[in-house]
Amino acid sequence: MLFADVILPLPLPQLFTYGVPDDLAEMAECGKRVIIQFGAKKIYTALIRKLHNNQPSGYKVKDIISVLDETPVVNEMQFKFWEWIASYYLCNIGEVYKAALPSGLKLESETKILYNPDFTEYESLTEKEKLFIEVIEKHEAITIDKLVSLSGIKNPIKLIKTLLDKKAIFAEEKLRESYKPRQEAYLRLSEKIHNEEQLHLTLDLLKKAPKQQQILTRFIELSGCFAQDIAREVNKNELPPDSNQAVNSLISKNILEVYSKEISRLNSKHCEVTGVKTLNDYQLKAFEEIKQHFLTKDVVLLHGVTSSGKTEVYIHLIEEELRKGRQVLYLVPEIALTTQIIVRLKNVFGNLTGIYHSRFSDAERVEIWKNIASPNEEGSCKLVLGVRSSVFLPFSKLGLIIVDEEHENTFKQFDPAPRYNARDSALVLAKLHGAKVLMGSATPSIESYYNCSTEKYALVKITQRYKDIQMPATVVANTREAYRKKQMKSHFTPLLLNNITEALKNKEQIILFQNRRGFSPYIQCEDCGCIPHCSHCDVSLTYHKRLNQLVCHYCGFVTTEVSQCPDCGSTKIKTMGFGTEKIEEEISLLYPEVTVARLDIDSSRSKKAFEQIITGFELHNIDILIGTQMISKGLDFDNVGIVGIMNADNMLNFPDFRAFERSYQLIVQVSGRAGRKNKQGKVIIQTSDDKHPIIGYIVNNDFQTLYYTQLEERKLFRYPPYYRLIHILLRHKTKEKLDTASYLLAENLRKIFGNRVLGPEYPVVEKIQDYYQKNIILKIEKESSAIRAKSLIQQSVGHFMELPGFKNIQVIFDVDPM
DNA sequence: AGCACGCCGACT
DNA sequence: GTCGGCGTGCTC
Repeated sequence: MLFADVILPLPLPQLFTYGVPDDLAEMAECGKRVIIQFGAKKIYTALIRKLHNNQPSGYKVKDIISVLDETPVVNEMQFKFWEWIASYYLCNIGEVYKAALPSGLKLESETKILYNPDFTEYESLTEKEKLFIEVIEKHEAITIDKLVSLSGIKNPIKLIKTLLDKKAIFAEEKLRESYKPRQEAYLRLSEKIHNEEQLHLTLDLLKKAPKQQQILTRFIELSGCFAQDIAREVNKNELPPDSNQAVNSLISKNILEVYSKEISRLNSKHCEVTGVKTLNDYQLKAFEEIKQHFLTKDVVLLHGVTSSGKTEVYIHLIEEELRKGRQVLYLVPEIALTTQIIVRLKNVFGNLTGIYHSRFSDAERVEIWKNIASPNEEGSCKLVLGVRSSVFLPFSKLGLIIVDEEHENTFKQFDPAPRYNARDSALVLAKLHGAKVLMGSATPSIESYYNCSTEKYALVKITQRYKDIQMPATVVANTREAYRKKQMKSHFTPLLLNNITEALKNKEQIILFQNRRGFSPYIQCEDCGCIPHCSHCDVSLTYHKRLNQLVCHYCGFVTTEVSQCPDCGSTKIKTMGFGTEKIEEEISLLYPEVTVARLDIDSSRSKKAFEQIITGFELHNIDILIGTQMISKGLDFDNVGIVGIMNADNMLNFPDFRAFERSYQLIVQVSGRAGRKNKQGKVIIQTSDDKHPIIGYIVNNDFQTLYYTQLEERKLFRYPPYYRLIHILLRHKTKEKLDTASYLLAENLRKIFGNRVLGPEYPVVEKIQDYYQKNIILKIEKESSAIRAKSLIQQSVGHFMELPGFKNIQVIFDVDPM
């Protein structure tokens, strides 16, 4: 008897053993998908991990229902990769499976409710049941979710049960529709027309139907049959759009035949292949250095300043790798901002390029998957440009992985497990394939930079900009001093305002960066001092003036009660602090003749609105652009004289252990937008503390020192080999409980991590308090604060673990291969 | 994850 | 006395 250990798409730690019936034994193979029943009725698509002959004892095995694949969809290398992800990111293999396979390949059963037409005792039902039955009767088969939304009944399970008992309804498990290849209609001549003579005869017969005659002639032209050229297939869509009726008549007259053919959804358009561009001196130097390093090291970090032409260096490396017949994965943080890269890659590599991201339909993703799984076929993708999830594609012989904008946190998945970082996972994936990794960034992450300093990675630098545009000059404007001297005009220092005025005079554009949306981050009652907070998240509500709403930026809670204090009823409400909306208003007042636009999530909810603002700025129709960090990514402008950082303090004081690093990265990125062809751009950083060391490092572009000091801070949290304990959330109020919890926490952690956890008698409480003061550990005292903390962590670390048996302790890890 | 089983508070 | 809350445990 043959048994199969399968992976289920569920968060369960172990594999499950199913029996393989004799008639499926030949089909069964590791890496193929199977349909199985799990529990009383659920049906899932599982994945065979292992086949063996060991009869399990202690329980009765169920049999596999069917095998779905002809050939395995997952290879051994991928399984190894999944297993690494599961162990490193503390999740179950089933969760990795769920994340890795496109949903088109994972059918899942759904319970559908059907009405029993033979049911007669309708009158014996209660009102609630009658209502329920009516909804069910209207639909042939309805899902429970839909039933809830249509009937408005909150707890349907009980009702369904009683109705099932009364035999008024049936329940049925149905597999949801899965991937179907796209079929298109093609035409061919009927067999009775096998030579030219008969064709002419047929055409003559059609004299009375000129339209049909015309269509048939067109078809003959297109297909090239009876001509010297090689005959080709004709898609029905190639004929004129109004020809449908004529075609149908031709079919019914047995002249034409229709047949369907599977069509790939991947773009089959032929694009202009222009080949690689020649590299300039420093690009070439970087290119040669990278190749040299790859001889001895597996990972190279390319630190190239903004617009230094890194992409062209990548393209040359990709070209070489493809020529060796190996696959290349090009990871980008977000696909939306990479249209130029896609165009560039398609120009060089044509249809070898595949694109993979979540906005593709399921069917398209399945096709990319299948395409990559069979790399030897003609027209298959050898190069994939994709977002983080593309590390899961079924590569078989990767030669190179490029991780562009390596520092970006979008490489990390936060919400559903596996909470993996695609950049770090890519290193492991490369190791499995014996491939090289090139990471690129203008502002490398501290981890990667550190790995270069310890020579784990090699470092290659490009310090000049493409086309020799000068790096911008950075100056600091002290807001506190300007306030004291009463020189401030609303939130602008004289230095910034003078520069804006000057730039406007020179017909230059201006970018103002304020990393906070809305009008003001909080409002306050002038009588009682009350600040409205979100009842769910314990954070102050942000005032949005245009909508006249108070919005919670953590959970999205909205209220329109803005003019009256919720505590004392006073109407004297002050707006405090400032966001992009307020800057926009103030600038419009200061420069009424100037066109101002704002770019943040609120102003660009739709893709169209976003593009409108961007093109408006590119075409110089907008003079001043105010934005949040949205303006820092993927945009290239050519006429920006001034970049103003409105409130650097706001970033530096963000309660995140990566705040300094983030501030540096954001400021460098936004600054990169400054500069015109023959003129140096200028960056003005407004801060209340111009002696802040980090500001100093940023102004002098001394990121080495910045990173070094940050590293010293972070070393505290390094637990070899991999796990760094960053946050401990303790929701206990009393000291005794906190102590007990800390002790138990330590004991529990030791069970998982062994002696990597600090010693048994270690003063957890003191340590926590120490870290807490440094804003690195969050201590949670109120349940409502937990949501806020979660949100903060998601932005910084994003790796949670609930300790079994300890509901009020949550441990958050940051896992990175430092 | 789903689902069943089981044990205590607020309603006919 | 029941309905319904969610805590616990199991699924090959």
